[in-house]
Order: sequence, then C-alpha cells, then structure tokens
Amino acid sequence: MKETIQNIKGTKDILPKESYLWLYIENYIHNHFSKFGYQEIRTPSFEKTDLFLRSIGQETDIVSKEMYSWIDQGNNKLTLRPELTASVVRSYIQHQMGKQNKLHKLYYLGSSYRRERPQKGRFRQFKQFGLEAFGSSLPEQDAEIIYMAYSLYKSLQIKNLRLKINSIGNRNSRKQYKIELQKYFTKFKNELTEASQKRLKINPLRILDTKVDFEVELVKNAPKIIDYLDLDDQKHLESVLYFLKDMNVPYILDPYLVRGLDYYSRTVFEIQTNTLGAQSALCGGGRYDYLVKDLGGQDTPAIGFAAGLERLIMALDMDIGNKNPDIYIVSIGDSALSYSFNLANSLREKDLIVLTETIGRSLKSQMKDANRLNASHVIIIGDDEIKSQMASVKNMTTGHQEDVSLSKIIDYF
RNA sequence: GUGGCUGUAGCUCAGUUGGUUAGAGCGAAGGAUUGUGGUUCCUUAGGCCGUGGGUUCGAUUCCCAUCAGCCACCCCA
Repeated sequence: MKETIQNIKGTKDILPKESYLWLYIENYIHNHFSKFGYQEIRTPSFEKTDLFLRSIGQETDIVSKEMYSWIDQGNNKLTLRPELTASVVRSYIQHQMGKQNKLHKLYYLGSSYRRERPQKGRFRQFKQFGLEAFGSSLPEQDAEIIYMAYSLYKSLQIKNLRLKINSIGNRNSRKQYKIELQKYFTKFKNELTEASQKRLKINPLRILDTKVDFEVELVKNAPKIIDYLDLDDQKHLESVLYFLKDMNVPYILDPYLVRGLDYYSRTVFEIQTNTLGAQSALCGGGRYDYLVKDLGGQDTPAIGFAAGLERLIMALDMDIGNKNPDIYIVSIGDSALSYSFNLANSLREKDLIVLTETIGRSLKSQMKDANRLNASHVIIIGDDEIKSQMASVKNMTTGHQEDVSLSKIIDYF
C-alpha cells in the first residue's frame, strides 16, 4: 500500500466549515485596526537568522530551541519567523520610515513558526496579528495600543477578559532589579525546583511566573519591580493607568507580570481569558524603546503587541457558515447544460451566488443537492424548457413553483 | 525535550473474557416517485480495528516499539 502523506505535526488544515469564520475574523481585525489609522504591513515569512538572534534574545527558548532554521544553497542562514515584531522593525529601519514622518502606526496579520510540542492553543504554524507604533515615547501611545487590543476582544464579546499590566522599567532599573531578585532567590536556592534554579541563572524574572505552590509563596515576599522604577518610569506608568481608567478599560496591575522576550522596557501587558486551557494569553505586548536602535536604526521609541489568531478563534462563541447559494440551476440534457452555464454567468453579474451541474447527476439528485446546500431558488432547465423558452423557478423555502420566460428570467431575481 | 490519556467506516462511537463473514447512528450513493428537494420506507457502498514487531494453533483484542491526536510541564501568542 502506498503511504499517504499527512500534514506536519502542529499544523492544521482549515476546512470550509471553519474557513468562513477565519475570513470573517481576519476582515474584522483589518477593519478594527484601520479605524485607528493603522496601516497593514506585510513582510516575508523568512528572514536572516541574525535578525531574530539580535531581537528576541539568545537566552529565550524561542531562539535557543524553537526556530525553524536552515542554510540555503547560497550558504545563507535563514529562519522562518517565530514572531513578527522583529521583521516589522527590520522593515521600518530598512525603508527609513522614521525619516518620512515622525509617527508610524502599522499592523500585521501573518503566520509564524515555532517548533514546540503542540497543545491546546499552541501550534507549530500559527497566525499572529498585532501592531506596532513607532516614534512616540508618551504614555498616551501606550494607552492607545492597549485600548486597541482590549476593545477588539471586548467587541467580539470574548468572555472573562483580564487585562494585566506592569512596568519593567528602563534598562538600568531592570538590571538593578534583576540583581536584587537573584540575591533574594539565591537565599532559597536549595528549595527551588530544578527549572527555577536554571531560571535563577539565566532569567530570574521568569521565576515570578512559577506555578509551584511553595515558590508562589516565595514570590509573594520577593522584591517588586515597581520599587525599582525611577521617577520617569513611575510617572509613565501612572499616566498609562490614568488613560486606561479614563477610557473605562478595567486593568489589573500585576507586579509579577514579566514578558518573555528581551526587548521589552517600561510598559508590559497581557490580555487573558479562561477558555484556552493552560494558554491563558490572548495577546501580549509592551514598549520596546531600545529595539530599533539595537537593530541598527535611529533611536526610536516604540510599542506594540502580538496576538494569536487561533486563540482568538478558540475563545469566540460564534458560528459563521458559508453563504447559501441564491440559485441552483438544475439542468437535464446537453443543450440545457450549456444554456445553464450562460444563464448562471449572467446572474452572477448581479452578485448572486449561482451553482450549475458539473457531474451529470439526475434531476432528483440535483434537487437533493440544491436542498442540501440550502439554495433559496432552483431553476429547472431541460429540453422542454429550451423548446418552449420557459423555465421552472422553484422557491425552495415555500415549495412554490412557477414558469418564467427565459428572456425575463434575469430580471426575475 | 519530559509526562499522562487516546487511536475501530467520511463523522460520532459500540464491541470482541483471544476463536468463522467487526456493528450502530449520522452522512454518502441508488430506488419507492421513468422531470422535482425536505418527511417516510427499502437497498447498497464504505474497515490491512494507526503502523511494525512479539507471544499464540489463532491477535482488532495481550505485550513491546513506533507514529499520530489530545492534554499538561518547560516556554510562549
């Protein structure tokens, strides 16, 4: 027996049953972001590996073990993008957008790739959408971005939304905080889990995310980043919170919220819901004031967020089906068949959904098919109809049927 | 990468304490109704019981491995 080829682990076919919902949501996202004056950017699915090494951070799991990387025939080190911010920043720098005007507001919607073990809400190819605002260091920009994310989910009626927000300060305060955190947890080093002992060396901020009971207790008494923020960072955070409150966006100030990627500074936030299993995050983002410069651009403040489309769709309580056909043309015989093709084409010019027969079924089967597809009308054309120049038009809901002259049938609909 | 659970028809699932031809519902195809759908009735098709190996006279059933799916850990959208 020939071996059949299957899709790759962690990837998924989106069949027509679901694809209508996907299309609807994608359009919804385009529309939502456009309302705020953000414009779409599309970047390639793969980039030079260096881009991700320099932006995401060498110590992160994404870079150290989850990237789909390869060397091509020209000896270039390439990688399928594991996220889109790096690509957007690369493009921003490359096209000198900062010189065109001071503020650039971009959104994106595209696939990302990470070689992780799949589970609920996590795939190896997944669609991310998100946005980036370049040029403003002001808290009102943070507030706008957070509002855009929150209102998207809110307007789609996602239940049990939790917006968590925190500030991780500037580079200096973060560095100082890291050292203090390391000091604190080192005192309990022998009690920590193996995982946390590793985190202690590599990224002590991660310990704050622990789910182990006794570590959660330790975290409660750990130093808080808020206490290490400098005056400007504090003011910035306060202003962001003020704007959110003013726009009626409920938030939870979570001093233990940290984000995985290296490039964040100051504001970080996450929107969660409880329908996604262990993957509670719908989206995550924050300010990254150093990244543009780190990647070789001008010193440019920026903030953005990334969200998972699969997770959004999973959290949705919505059923969008295919549009039902307006007309199903049942034809019997060769001359009727070619007549039906031309009739269908004319009707389609009126933006109607019109189906014709292409598999030589009996009248009865065609009627069954029309019924199954929920067509609202059926036009029946056979040799008799061609001779008499009259076709039968049946309303499938009422069952009512009448004869309509072929010359007037287009105006009938 | 680690762990747990699950793989039987297109779908949802039964079943075989190891023993001739593995079942149901839904769906599909055809018919009752030779040119009229939905309801009803009848008929039919569709299965290497995930794959490979082992034990056995005999394995879909027991054992091992493997692959896939789901879920969790790690990490993350």
